[in-house]
Amino acid sequence: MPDTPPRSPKAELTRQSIIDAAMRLFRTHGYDKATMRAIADEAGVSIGNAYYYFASKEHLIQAYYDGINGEHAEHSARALAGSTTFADRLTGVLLAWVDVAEPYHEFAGKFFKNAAEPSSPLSPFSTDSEATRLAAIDLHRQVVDGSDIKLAKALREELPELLWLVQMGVVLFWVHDSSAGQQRTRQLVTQAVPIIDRALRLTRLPGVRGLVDDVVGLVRTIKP
Amino acid sequence: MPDTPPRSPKAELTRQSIIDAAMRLFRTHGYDKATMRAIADEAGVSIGNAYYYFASKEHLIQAYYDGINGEHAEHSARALAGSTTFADRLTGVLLAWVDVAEPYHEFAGKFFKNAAEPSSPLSPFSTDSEATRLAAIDLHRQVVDGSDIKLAKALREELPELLWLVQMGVVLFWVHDSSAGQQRTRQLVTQAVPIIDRALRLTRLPGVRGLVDDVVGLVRTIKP
DNA sequence: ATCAAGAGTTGAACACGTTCAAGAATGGAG
DNA sequence: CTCCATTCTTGAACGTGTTCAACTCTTGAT
Repeated sequence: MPDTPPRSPKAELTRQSIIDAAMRLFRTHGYDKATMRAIADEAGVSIGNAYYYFASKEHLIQAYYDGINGEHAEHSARALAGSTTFADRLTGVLLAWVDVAEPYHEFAGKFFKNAAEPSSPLSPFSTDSEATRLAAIDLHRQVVDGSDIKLAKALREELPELLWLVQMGVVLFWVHDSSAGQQRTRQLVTQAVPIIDRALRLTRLPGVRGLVDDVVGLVRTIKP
Repeated sequence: MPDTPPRSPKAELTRQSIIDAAMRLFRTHGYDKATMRAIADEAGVSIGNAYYYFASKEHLIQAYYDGINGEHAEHSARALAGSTTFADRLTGVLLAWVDVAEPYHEFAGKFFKNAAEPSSPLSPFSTDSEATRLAAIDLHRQVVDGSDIKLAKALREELPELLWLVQMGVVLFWVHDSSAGQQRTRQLVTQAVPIIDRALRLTRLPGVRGLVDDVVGLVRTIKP
């Protein structure tokens, strides 16, 4: 019964040791060498046992992904505690992601390859990653709620999800970014956020308000 | 030597028969049942022979997809001849893509899985697909140039590339769209285009002009 | 203490995409 | 025609993710 939470503490330990083994192998030998056999071996369990805990290799990678997300939330908390300015908060959260994800950039492409397939559980839009997605959106809700920005109610409600889409865009850019330390992605964030900030403040302008309503309407129509 | 053009006419025939066999199996039995063995069998050749003509299964699929851009350009020409209204032209081109791509939707995910990997030559951002990308951007340049829309020079110059990004977004949505006939994607296009149209016309507003300059600046900074 | 019921574990086996050394067909030069 | 370099063809073999019937261990009620 894969992907069921383990019943006993010992099983939970085994589960974690498989994730740890996978992380170790990914970092030391790269994605291609980290086969299910190698991972199981490194964790000291059988292949079949690895599949007892994870329905597929992608599900195992997702558990690994979740770790990054948790780390991101932690790093973000610091940035969110430091300022009530919307732009600062958003920049902090986005750059925190780049920081946290940096060690994994090398094989991020392989992850991304799998994540791009709609049927893949790794897809950020899949139901399998709903929990992760909702957590990430909630992080952006904190960005908005803890800031001093003034917005129309409807826009404020949809903004966290839109910011999550922005983050997905940053990730897309990041995956393709081969500059040292992903410097260009950091530049993108620091340049784009002030623009987003200004654009959001413009939404209160008389001529723009109707447009914003339409955008919100579109988002609501199109959402799953 | 895979993916080299065949030398003899007979070989070219074999190559085409493999593509035909693959498409027959994809359509009748679905992507998963269309194994390389089954395809080779259907085409009356050996597995190794199939790999003589196509470096991988994905490359075989790519051969099927390769015609899409040309077909899209043809279908778009009709839409572009029909109107000088910017919104109509953009809608026409985007819907033409959905129309042309519809037969391929079923296994589009598998294709985009490859295209998503940054190192893959199939990636829309790779230098290998630069010609294809530039052609697609040029199509959007026609959308802009042939329309009656009035825009600042800098924005007008960057707009085709931005519209291409919009199209990539539509494609991303389309890949994940499981509605009948990709109806939701069509709805997205018809709803989003008027919003884009309005937003572009707002760029001439005094308070918005500086923001647009910054966006153009960002795009130019971040472009490869 | 017993013992079913279920949790946890095993590795051989399967089908897949892909590779490769070897052979067969082809066609132009002599 | 003969030769040989090149194109084309073959299928066994490899490593992969995944499955599954059979097994051992753990738990808790009796």
